[in-house]
Amino acid sequence: MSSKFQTSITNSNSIRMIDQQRLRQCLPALHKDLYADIIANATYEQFSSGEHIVHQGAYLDFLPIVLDGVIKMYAEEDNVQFLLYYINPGESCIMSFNHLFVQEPINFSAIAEDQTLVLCLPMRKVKEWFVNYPSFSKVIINDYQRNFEDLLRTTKDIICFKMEDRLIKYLNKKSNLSNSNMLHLSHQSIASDLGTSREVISRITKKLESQEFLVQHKRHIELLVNDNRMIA
Amino acid sequence: MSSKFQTSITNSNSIRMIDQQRLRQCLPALHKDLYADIIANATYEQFSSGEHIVHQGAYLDFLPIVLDGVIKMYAEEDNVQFLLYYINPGESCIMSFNHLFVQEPINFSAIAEDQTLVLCLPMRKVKEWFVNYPSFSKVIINDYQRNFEDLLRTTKDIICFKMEDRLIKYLNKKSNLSNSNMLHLSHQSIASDLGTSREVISRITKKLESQEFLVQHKRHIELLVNDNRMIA
DNA sequence: TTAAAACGGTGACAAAAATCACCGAAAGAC
DNA sequence: GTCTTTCGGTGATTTTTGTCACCGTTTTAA
Repeated sequence: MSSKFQTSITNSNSIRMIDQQRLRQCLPALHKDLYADIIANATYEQFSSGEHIVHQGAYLDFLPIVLDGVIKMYAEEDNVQFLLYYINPGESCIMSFNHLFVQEPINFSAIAEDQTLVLCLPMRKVKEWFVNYPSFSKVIINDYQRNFEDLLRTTKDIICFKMEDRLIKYLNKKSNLSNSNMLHLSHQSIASDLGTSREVISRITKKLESQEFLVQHKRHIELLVNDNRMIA
Repeated sequence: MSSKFQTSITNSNSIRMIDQQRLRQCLPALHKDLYADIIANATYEQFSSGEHIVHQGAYLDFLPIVLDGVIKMYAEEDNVQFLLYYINPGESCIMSFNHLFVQEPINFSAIAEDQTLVLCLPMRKVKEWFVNYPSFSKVIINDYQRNFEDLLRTTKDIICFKMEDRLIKYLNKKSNLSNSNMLHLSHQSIASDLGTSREVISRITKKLESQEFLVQHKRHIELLVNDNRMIA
């Protein structure tokens, strides 16, 4: 992952102040001294929709925090890849934090779901802040908890529900994420997120269409019912 | 969960010293002042093999750390329950730590796999130590990381491998845990750990027996090959 | 010792999912 | 425009898993 720009460090003061405002919005609970320190040490990365952020097997030396947009975390195994969970603004990618103390290749991948702005905190500093600022370590722990519960939720879904129910849930979640019931998704990408094959998705969407749960248009899916059969 | 005994607090000094030794063995990386503080504030709980420790939906106000034995963590959903991962000596149950800042019912259950001794740290103190002792927060973070990766591993296995492979892996892991290739497991308990039904396990074990991967005796299973087809 | 519960074996069948093999339509590249 | 790629539809088949039904054995509890 290359540093694309570091405007916040080299730019005019006004830009910096805007950044600090945004930072405070995204991470409101930090100690007041910490914001300036973060801005002085962090870099920014902008990713366009669909762009890869990190790949399984890579080594990380920074902690990413989403400022704007959404990051999709997914795992790969045996040529099958599947969605784990999303990272929203104000949340850090905790699986990277994992590697603060132990330098190991990561066992997941990340992709920008939308246009996404990421704050990258250098590990050296993260270590320092984690020890010196309880407000910072609380944020980290919070993110750990959230990620953990998301992953647990995903695991439960996979083991307990059949593909049809998982698809419904998936579509509803996508709809909530984008705040729209018009979803620009290909059957292939859905299949990949759910760890199955395109044919399976095509068949189920057809069935759901006949049940008037959704309508399939040219290159997108329109949800008709947003909470029906939505489990949790 | 009721307090069964608190010997370390009320007992003679010698017992206390033994406990401190054991504590140092299990958690070697803590700040030296912390051991006495922990012993002064913790309670102990002894669980016999198979005994329930906590149940999904309960509220916790302590952080359990395994001193001896093994705790099995599992999830329940729709009458299906399945194994998430194990907690070994020196490790804390991080999903409980989750509830330090947010008081919510837990969404998992725990059971003593063997005779198990658990150190229970009161949440009030955990909060304090977490802020004041970086060595303590490092342990917490480490446990988070380990649990997270275990869960991720479990998730990947469920989505990528069919039951036969998961069973082989499960048996191998059990064998490693108990340091024996004689496994005292009923088909029912295996089925429950893997989130499937007994018949499925019976069928697969029969198949594996014909492949000379294992031999089934009266109430236990003997593994013949310990690393064959063992994935990761 | 007797009754009840747990255990495991197995056939038959149903449901769910994966896989293969096509096909035409639409979108994007050039 | 034309060519190529992606997309989606669909039948046929197999594999995998889940479910039901029933039975005899072993273990446990009363």
